[in-house]
This record gives sequence, C-alpha cells and structure tokens, in this order.
Amino acid sequence: MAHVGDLPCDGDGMCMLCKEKPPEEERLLCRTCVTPWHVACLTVKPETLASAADWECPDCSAPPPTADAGIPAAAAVGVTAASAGSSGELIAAIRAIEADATLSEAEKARRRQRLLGGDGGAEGEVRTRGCEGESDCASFRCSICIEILDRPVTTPCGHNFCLKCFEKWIKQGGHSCAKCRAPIPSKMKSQPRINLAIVAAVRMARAKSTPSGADPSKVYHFVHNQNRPDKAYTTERAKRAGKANAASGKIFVTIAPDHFGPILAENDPIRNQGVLVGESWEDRLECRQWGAHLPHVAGIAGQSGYGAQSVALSGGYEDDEDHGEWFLYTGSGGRDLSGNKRTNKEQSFDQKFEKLNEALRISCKKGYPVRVVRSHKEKRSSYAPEGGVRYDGIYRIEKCWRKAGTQGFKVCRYLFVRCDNEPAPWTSETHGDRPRPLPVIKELKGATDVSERKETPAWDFDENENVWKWTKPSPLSRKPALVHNVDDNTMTVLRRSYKKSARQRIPREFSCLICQKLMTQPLTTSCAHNFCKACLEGVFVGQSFVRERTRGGRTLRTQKNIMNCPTCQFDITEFLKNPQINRDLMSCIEQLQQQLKDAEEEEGSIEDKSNDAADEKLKDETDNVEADDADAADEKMKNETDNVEAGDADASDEKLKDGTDNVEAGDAEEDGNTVEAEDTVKQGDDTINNPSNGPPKTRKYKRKVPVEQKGTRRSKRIKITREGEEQGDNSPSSPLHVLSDNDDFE
DNA sequence: GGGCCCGCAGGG
DNA sequence: CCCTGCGGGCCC
Repeated sequence: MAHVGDLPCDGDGMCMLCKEKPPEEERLLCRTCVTPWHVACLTVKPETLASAADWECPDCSAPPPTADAGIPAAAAVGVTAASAGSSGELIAAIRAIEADATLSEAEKARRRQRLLGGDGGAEGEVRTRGCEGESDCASFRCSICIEILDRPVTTPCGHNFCLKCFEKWIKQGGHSCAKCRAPIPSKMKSQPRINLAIVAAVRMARAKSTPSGADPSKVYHFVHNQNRPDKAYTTERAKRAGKANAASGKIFVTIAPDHFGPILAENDPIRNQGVLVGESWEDRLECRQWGAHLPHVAGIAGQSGYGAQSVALSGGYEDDEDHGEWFLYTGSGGRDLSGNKRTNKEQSFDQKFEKLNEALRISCKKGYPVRVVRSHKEKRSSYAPEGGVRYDGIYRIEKCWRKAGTQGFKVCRYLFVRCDNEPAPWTSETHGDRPRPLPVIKELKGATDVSERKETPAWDFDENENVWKWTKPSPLSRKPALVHNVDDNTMTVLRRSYKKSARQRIPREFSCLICQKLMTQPLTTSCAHNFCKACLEGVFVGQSFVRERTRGGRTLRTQKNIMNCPTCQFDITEFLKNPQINRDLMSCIEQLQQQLKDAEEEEGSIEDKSNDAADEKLKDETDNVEADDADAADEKMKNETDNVEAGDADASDEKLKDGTDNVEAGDAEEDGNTVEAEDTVKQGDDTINNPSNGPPKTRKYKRKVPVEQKGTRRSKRIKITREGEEQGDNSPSSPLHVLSDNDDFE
C-alpha cells in the first residue's frame, strides 16, 4: 500500500514517526476510528478542506479518500466544514468536541459526524438515523459508525453493523469482527445479509420513542358528549337551576376518557393548542369539559386494574400536604356517605388500596403521567389558585403507602412529584421540571403497605432531548375512539383492545423459524436467519462436525459433516461450532416480553380487590419479575461462556422458555385484528372540528321520566321533602341553559 | 361559614 | 343496576 510507512500519534499525542507532539492544527482525526495523526508526517495529505473533513486514516481507508467525489456530503460539507474556515479551525473544533468531558462517547461521535459534514449540520440526518429514545435504541447502534443500525447485518459472533459499514470494513481488509475481532467467514464477507429481526427491533424502538407511542400519522380521537350544549345545563330531571345539579356541557377535547398524560394540540380541534399548564376554569364542570380532570365530584380519575389519569387537589382531605412541585395526596373512601352525602369530612373507617386508590397505585407502579388540577377550595395550600380550578401539569406518583390519618383511621397516601415540560404556574423558571431527588417523607416511618415503582417509568425524562416523554407506549385506551384517516378524510370508529395490541406489537421477525415462538437466546446465522439457540442446536443434536470413516479396518481421513441452515440450506457448519447469541436482539425481545406480560397482567381480571389480596398480588408480581430477570441473566451468562454443547444447553434454555412461552409472535389469527372498524363517517359535518355546531341531535341526556320515579337509591334512603321547590324556576341570574320540551334539541 | 341537599358521571 | 364521589347552590 502507498501509505505503508504511516503511523498515528500515540496515546500521549506523540507522533510515532517524528516522535514529536504535533500542535493541534497539525493533528488530524480519522473520521472512522478517531485516531489522531500528524498531518506533516502523512505520506498522502488531505488536499482540500472537504477531504480533511472526511479524512480517514491509512488504517481505515484503502486509498485515501482525497478525491472521493462520491462522498455524499460533498454539498453538505460546504455548509459546515467550509464555515469552519480552515482545516486548522475544523480540527480545533473536533478537538473541542473530543475534549468535552460532559459528552458521552456516542454524543461525541454524533457531533463529529455532524461537523465532518455528515448532514450539513442540520438535525435532519441525525434525527432520521438517530433515535428519539436513546435508551430504547442504544443497543441498536452500529459499532463502527455509532449511528442507529441501518440495514443491519449480524456477524456469527453476534454483533450487528450497518451493511454499509460492514462492507467498508471488509473492503478495507477487515477479516475479523470490528467489535470483538472474531473471524468473519468468507461467505459473509462476500455476501452479507440483512438481519430482518434487527430491522424490526430498530423500527419498534423508533416507534416507541415517538411521543404518542403510536403511529404519529394517526391521531386517535374520542368524541364525547359532542352533541351537548357548550355549557353545563340543567336537565329536566333536576329541580334546581345552577351548576349544583347540572349536567356537563360537551367535552371540547378529543382525548379518550382514559387518556394518560398531557392533552396535546392534536386532541384540541377547537384551539389546536392542547391544554396548557396554568389554564384555569370556573369550576369542576368546566374543567371537565377541557378534559384535564373528568370526574365532576371525585378527586381521582381512574380505573382499578388500569391506572389513574388525573387527580384534583381541592382540600377535600385534611391529610393532604402540598409543596407545589411535590405533594402528598390522600386516597378516597373511608367515609360514611350515607344520608345522601357526596363528601364527608369525617373518616369513619380505613381506606384500602381498591377502586380509585388502586388505580393510583397502578399509575405509581407503572410510572404513568398523572394530570393534576388544583382548586381554590384547597385553602391550606400556597399553591392553590385564587379562584376556580387550574391545570398544573403532569406529576408522577413515586411512592404510595398507608398510614393512620389525622383522624386515626388508615388512609392511602401518595407521593406526587412534578415532571412536566412546562414550568409550574407558580415558578419563575422558564423551563419545566428536571428530575429531582425524592423528598424525605417522615411519615414513611411507620407506614404500611408501602409500594414504589420497580420498573422503569412509562413517562420519564430523556436526558438527550431534555424532555419528559413516554419511554414506553402509552397505555391504549380501553374505550372506543374515532381515528382520523388522513388519506380520505374520514373518521372511523375504532375499538382497540389492549391485549390484542400488545400481542400485535410483536413483529413476526422475532419468532424462531423452528419453534415459531418468540425467540429465546436468539442466534443469527451467517445467512441471516434467526433461531432460538436451543432450537437450532436441537436440529443437529447428536451430530458431530466430523465423520470418522473406516474402510476394511483402515482408518480413513475424517470427513467434514456439513450442516445446513434449516430454512435456506446454507452451510452453517462453521457457525455452529461457536454460535454466539445476538445480545442486542435478545435484550429487545426480553423488553418486549416484559411489556407483553405487563399488558396481559392488566388485561387479566383483577376482580379480587380485597385489600390484602391486592397487596399480596402486587408484591408477588414484583418479586417474581425480579427473580425471573435474575435467573434469565444468570442463564444467559452461563450459556454464553459455555462452549456450546447442544444437550447441555437444553436445560437452561428450557427454563428460560418456561417463563415466557406461549408468546407467539405474529399470532394474528386468534386476536390479530387489533382494530375493528365499526363505522366510518365523513368528517366535515362538524362532528369534531366544530364544537359549537348546530343543535344536538341526540336526546340521550333528556330525561323525560317524572322526577318522582327517578329517585336514586341514596335519595330513597332518606326522606327528601322539598315540596316548596316544586316551581323551582330558573333564576335569571343563572347562566345555565335549561332544557325544556320546547328546546330544539330533538 | 357551615350544613344540607341531590343530579350527574363513571366504575364495576 | 348499584355504589361512590376532594361539587356547587342555597338555606340557616
């Protein structure tokens, strides 16, 4: 080679040729291996700025890419590198990146690439190949370019690279894995194949990291009470005007009633801005109409077995303790509501983790975002609004427990900590929350039934993007919704099933080509087919790599026993001698299994809600999970270090599989249709986009039955005599629209 | 300000 | 269908 005599700088920055330490301007970093070289000592120096920007050291490039017109960045470099002025400046800039101790290696690589003209400095390329969810995608980076894997190929040693990077590596004379130096078979060198399982994994990680956790082109709309008046109104049944007994007006936002997290612009067809932190409303009914907190009376919105979406701080429970960015919330119940009461200051029995309290506990366990509204009725808090009800943003429940309340009976307690991208209404900061250490809670001493989150939270802070966001897909609504089909501008009513979707999220590519189940300890052959380790080894069990031959008492030369890939008959004999688990793929599958398990847990009936049973259940679940994980990890280690012996691997594999079996990837038959279109209507007749449209057409909310027959059970329990109010009219002062038979609502 | 009342909404 | 529920208005 032309550059045989070239040598880089050593670890101290000393040029290994001239034995001098070159000044910064004279050092050039290889774009591939980032090794510094002394420019003056290079036999072939980069001639232009662009080539300096894209320079590869003699070790990494066959012919120096000086005149390589094929570099895609030719134009882009003009923007970034040229703006750097001279190669000296460029190199200085690169060095600055290298020297920045605050950057991770991955971030350094990304910045280097950006500077070196990979994408002209625009976020575009980095974002398209980069991944929003760093944590999700971290394991899917190419070891050569440090970018998210593009057209991934897998070496027999179980390492994944971009096809382009791999080819380049081979072209430069690489004979061994760029990561672990294990030899690469010639067949793979000449014809690397894309590993579709990795493709699926990367796609999934990307989809997961989009804010909605779903296909962003599809926004799910839930239309609720759309035919109602804009304002709360008094039904015929109600005897009195005024909001005390009024029915809610229409819901202006299109979130599902069990929607978690902030209400975004996409679900705010009226204003197209979503519900912003600090917005406030006259009262709970108005607050409800904007979706921040739906229940009219209850403080907790949620479903046991699913989670809680929002809470209201209104001073209803004296044990509450508000510190703004964090607060202690008290569960519901424990009160005697007989006598037709809706609330009662007096506790008269213990609260339990059931119903809404259990819903909160699930949000805690999962790390779901919980919307918080504060009402002016919370008099003891400095953070309560002057009047009305205010949306204060997203909080997470970090812990929950039970303890004796001030009235002596046990209450459920929740530690809420703010985690919103917008600053709280009371803070002078201009930015949202950063993760903060948990406050020390004195009352935790002596608390019982303590639970805290064991798993990674579904809503979490992304250090790279500096935002709180979904790090797992947000829970799918259990309610039917409308989906806006962008293509034909129709709205389709969808019914989505949580369980189905969880299953359906498993790409077919993740199933073993032998057992058809979700792979355990996946192996990727040189022909890019994926199998469970145990399955593939099972195919060749009892076979040896060589055949002893004898003829007439003479021992002949042993013959190689050819073993072919079960799917394509490719010769994988060499691969089988030392098959390595594709660990990136495995961790992805493991994550997926956990999610699926969680989803199915939630789907599974949680009928038995006696407090103790629930406690036990939760405890058991978390314990088991931990135990399983530990086992799996142990087994993993063992199997990877062991030299492969088919029979011996079986036992441990069996164990692994047991924990996770019956998960059939791509099992679309049984319940594969995750979405059932029930009805499609043309959008445009104001169903969604115009909330203040013409007269409502349904009479659902019209009560025609005489009041006397409609007493609730609670009303029956006590005698309610209000004869004097028979003519209870609508006082002119009441802003409420009162429906009567004359009203044009039919 | 405190007590009482009761229609609504939603969970189960 | 029954039960629950950190509302809101009005009366005292």
